[in-house]
Parts: sequence; structure tokens; C-alpha cells
Amino acid sequence: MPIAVRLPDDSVRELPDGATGADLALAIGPRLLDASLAVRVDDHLLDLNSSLPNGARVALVTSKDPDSLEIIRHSAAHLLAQAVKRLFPNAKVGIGPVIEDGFYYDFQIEPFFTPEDLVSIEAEMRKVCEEAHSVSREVLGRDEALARFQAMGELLKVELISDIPADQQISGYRQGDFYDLCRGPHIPNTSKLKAFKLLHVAAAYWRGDEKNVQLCRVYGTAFHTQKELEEHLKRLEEAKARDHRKLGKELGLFSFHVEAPASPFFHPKGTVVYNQLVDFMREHYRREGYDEVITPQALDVSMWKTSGHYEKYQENMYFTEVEEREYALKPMNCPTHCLIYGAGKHSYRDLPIRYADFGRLHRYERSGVTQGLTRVRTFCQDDAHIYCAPEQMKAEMASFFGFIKAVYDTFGFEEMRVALATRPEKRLGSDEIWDLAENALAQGMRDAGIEFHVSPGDGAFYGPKIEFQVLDALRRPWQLGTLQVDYSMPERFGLRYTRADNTEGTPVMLHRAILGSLERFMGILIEHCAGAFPVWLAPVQLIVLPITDRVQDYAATIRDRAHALGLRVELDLRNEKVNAKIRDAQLQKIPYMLVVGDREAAEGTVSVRHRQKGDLGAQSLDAFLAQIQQEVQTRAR
RNA sequence: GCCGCCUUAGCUCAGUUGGUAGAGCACCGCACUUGUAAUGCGAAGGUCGUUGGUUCGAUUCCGACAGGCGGCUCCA
Repeated sequence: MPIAVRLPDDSVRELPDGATGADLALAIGPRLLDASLAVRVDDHLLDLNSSLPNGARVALVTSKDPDSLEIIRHSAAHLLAQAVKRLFPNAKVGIGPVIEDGFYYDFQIEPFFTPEDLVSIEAEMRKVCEEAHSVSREVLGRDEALARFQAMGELLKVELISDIPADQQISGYRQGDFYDLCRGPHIPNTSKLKAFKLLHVAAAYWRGDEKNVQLCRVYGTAFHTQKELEEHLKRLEEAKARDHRKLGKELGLFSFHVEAPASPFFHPKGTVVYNQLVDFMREHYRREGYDEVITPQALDVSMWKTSGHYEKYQENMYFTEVEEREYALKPMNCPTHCLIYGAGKHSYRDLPIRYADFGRLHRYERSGVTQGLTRVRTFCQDDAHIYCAPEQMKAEMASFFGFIKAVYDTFGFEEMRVALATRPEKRLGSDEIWDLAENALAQGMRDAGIEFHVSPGDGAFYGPKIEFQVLDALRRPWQLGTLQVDYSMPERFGLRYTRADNTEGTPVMLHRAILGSLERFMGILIEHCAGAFPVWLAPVQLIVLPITDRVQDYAATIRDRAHALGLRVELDLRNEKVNAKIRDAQLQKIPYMLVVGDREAAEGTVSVRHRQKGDLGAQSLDAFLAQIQQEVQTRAR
């Protein structure tokens, strides 16, 4: 009985019973067979050698298919494991999944692999490819699978098998001397892998639990062609060149010191950027109806007990004792805002009340987790708390969505990903309250037409969060903003407002930030723009480069006029050639260089050079100043 | 916190059978007066992260600690 399958172009093809994807490919043409990596049957990806069910919709998966990259990466992970087992027979295999941009495989081995080991493992991988092993799948019974991996001594795999749900099929893959537990699908032959590279080795806890043993994780990546692989490696280099820690040093923005680990010291230039960001947010706050407040740094632990931080957040807090009284440095501003709210009596007419705070926060982060500006122990959020009546929440959320979009647009973060982070294990408040809060956020997003995914268990201890993620210039995702609903803290602080009918109500509290932390945002922004800040943020916006001593006075006049307009301007009077001055200004990523010599001094002009556009020719000083001022005022990108 | 790696001049880095160190750039001085990404010459600059140990002798070998990097876990 022949079978019939439907191809993507809607044509129907008859094949003998039991025909596989490979048979189909061959029937269409030998070149297609050669190009095929797997087969898609009714939305499921299967091995090329799987037999096709009658009546199915079938598509051959070649390198053009977006899912094919995942298949070759997964197969590359198996290839890695095979090479490791050959060179290090004692190594036990863990898991080897595909991740963004590549794959990894975990091995239980002592000592861990060295970078030199990686070189020999990669060489062995190439050998396995050349040996052109066919890759075959077999379905295993549960007991059979357990016995087989037990016999192989692969106890981690045994543990995994035990946890596979009873209704799920268990399968194994063989390629030459290597056998692995795997769902698949895989490429049909190891010779199909052409472009891969092992990148680095690191430790990882077995099954992600820090109570478990640490395995040696080998990271690698694979592509269809060597060219794509090389492009990817180039992107990694590019990312390295943009590293904010490197640029921060080169551009004189900030430094770190052993005296205060994981705590940035902002130098004058970094402070300019930092303060510009604060000013920018303040400007928005005035328009959006926020009031700024200033609150203390060290507060009695009794307040942290009221807020719940003492109970749920203690391990991240700094404590100090003075006159037998215990204080904690604030890790968050919210409780202090509750004290301000509670200092007066509020009518429904006063709500919403929006308190913004650029207060310094301290959070004790475990020593291995800090990183540059993106994870520090002291930082400042563009933090605000909105106290409103329950019926005002929807409007507050809607206006916040508009606010956050406007801010991200300014920086060129045009793509936003949104997640709803739901109740964590460590939390305050009843399940009813959490239901209410989670539903409020979800509904608010639906009303605003915002698409989101759910991130279970990632909420704050006092309430669920909406997390706003942006993609930077290299399309790397970063979490920046957040919006959180909190029914607990107003209750714990006994906050009230008087309703129109003269009854007392408890306000809802919204915690929200847009940039996240200024430190972290600055790090991300540096990498986003590769250190070339937009003019409004640039620590030095223009530099005057006199060619000879004869025009020093003219150059100084230009500097003074720019200065009088509030521009951040420098004058390079060093005894250097103009080429050297330009080079240094370029390296400092100063947006505008004004080259002036005898000609410009005589005509009252400036020769403008832009850091990206190059030499723009001579123009009148007035025209140039008007243009740069315009750029600053509009916060042009 | 855990695993691995790293720490030499302001910066970027050299430095092997263990004998107290070198380059480029920057800084300082002198000359040059310069037209869109590095002018030349000279001088100066280091208890080799800290601290124990081994050794006649440690930047080098071993340990502890600190800081950093790559990850894991956690997270703004």
C-alpha cells in the first residue's frame, strides 16, 4: 500500500509504504537529499530517516529552514560528547542542549578541561566528522534505557531517564562508537557538520541546583557554513570591543577600586552622563505628574520588619549598629515613601500620588555575581512609587506604558519585549492578593494591547512584576524597566485614603522604574552606542583644534562662545599636529571637532569634522552653534 | 557563595632550567608651528596584588587572603 504525503507547494506525492524523509528527498532529486538535514511532518521535526505517515504534510528541512540551525547545533553537541568520550573515557555525560548562538555539553570530570584540552577535543570532533558516521535513532523501553545507561556507567543519564514522564517516548541515538540519550532530531550523518568551534569552558551545577555537583560545561557554536561561523566570531569580537568596562576605562568614565568592591566611582566625564540621564528623567517627571522626594540612607530595622524586607530580603542588606540601635542601608526606596505617604491624611482627590526618588541604594550581592556596571552593590534607580485608588490603576498603567516607550525611543531602543513575572516562592501576602495583583497587571497589558509572555516565579517578594526588555544595537536583550503592583506594603504600613463616601480605603502601590538602575543603564547604553554617546549625553560635545599658535585666541573665542551656550566644550592647545589632535578626539568619541587655522580665523568660520561623518567643510561659527544646540535640545540620536 | 582562570609602570602587554625587571603609548622637558586618525629627541616612572612558606636567594615554586575575568546559582 503506497502512502501519499502533501508537500509545502500543496502537491501530493505517492511513496512506497515505510518511505522515509530521505526517500522522499531522493525521489525529488539527489541534490535535495544531499541538502536535507531533517524532515518536518505536521509541525514536528523528525530525523531524515524517519518513515513518513500516510496523509501527512511533509517538508524537507535544509539549511534554509530557520529550525535547521538548532538541529546542527544539537548534533554538534553530540559530536562534542563523542570526541570527549574518546579522549577522556572517564568523563560522564550530563546534558547538551542548544542555546542562543550555540550549544554546550556538561561533563562530569576531574580535573576540568583546560583550554588546551578544548583544542584537542575540537580536533577529534573534526576527525569524527571525516569518518562520516551515520546517525541512527532507536526507541527504548524505560527499563531497557535504564539498564543500558546503567551498564555504560552514565549515572547522570540514568537520573534523567528516571525523571522522564511515563507517557513520553524514550529514544537513543548512535553515531559510530557513541550512544546518547536524546529526543532528537539529528542530522543523518556526522559529515554534515562543517562549521563549528568550541569557545570556552566553565562550571555549572548539575541540573542548575547549587546543592548539586558542578560539572564541566564546554560551550561551542555551529553554523551551516564557515563564512557564517566567522561572521559570528566577528560579532563576538565586536561585542568585546564595545564592552563597557573597557570603554569606561578608555573614555575616562568610571573606575573600580578594591576599597569598595563592585561599587563604581564615576569620574567627571561619567558623572556628566549620569547626571544627564537624571535630568532627562526629571524633565519627564514634571510632565507626567511625579513629585521628587529625598529619603534617608540608613533606617532602623523596625521599618524593614514592617516592610517585610527584614524577613525576605535580609541576606542582600547591609546592617550597622550605632548607640545600640540597629540600622540597615536601604536596598529599595519603597518603605521610605510609605512613611512619607503616611505622614499626612489623604483624600481620594489627592490620588494618585507619585513619589520619585533618585536615592542611593545598597544591596549586598554575593561575591561571584557582580559585573561591571551591570551588577553592582551600590546604585541608583529611576525609582518611583505611585499610590492610587484601585479604580485608577488601569489609567496609571496605560500612561506608564506610554512613558516607558517615549524614553526607550529616545535612546533608539525601539524593540521591547515584555514579561509578566508571577509569584515567587519567597513572598508576602495571601494567594488571593497575588491573584488580584497578577490579574491586574495582565489585564492592564491586554487593555493597552501589549503582547507579553509569562515568567513564572520571577516576581518580587511583595508583588508580581511586568519586566520590560530592550534589544541593543547588537540585538542583545537587556531587562531595564519594571512595573509592579503591590497590595501588601500599603497594608503593612497602614496607609489610608478617604473615599468620596467618607469611608477609608487602602491605596494600591505601583513600583516602577524605566531605566532600571542608572549604573546598569549606563553600562548598557555604552555598549549600545559603542561609547559614541548622542550629543546631548556626550561628556565632551565639541572640541576646538587650533592648527597653529597664531590662532589660539580665535580658538579660545570659539570655546568661550560654546561655553556660554551651555555646551560642553574643550580646547586642545597641545603642541601637536592637527592629525594627532584629531586622532585623540576620535578615540575619545567626541561628536564634533572644530579645526581652525589662519583661514578660519580670517573668515570667522570653523571647519567641522564629525566623528562618524568625517570632514564636513567650513561653515560660519553661528550656523554651527545653532545646529549643535538644536541637536542637544531635541536629544537627537 | 561555588568551579576554573587571571593580577608585572598611568594604560596595553613582554619576561622558563629561581639570581630583585623590559617595550609601546600616555605623563614631564626640549626642538618643530603644523590643514582632517600618531613630528622627532630626551628624561622620569615598578617593595612584579597582599601575606605566609620552601630556598643561600622568589616576579618565577607551594599555601592563604583580596580584587578581577568566564560561567553556574542569584539579580536592577
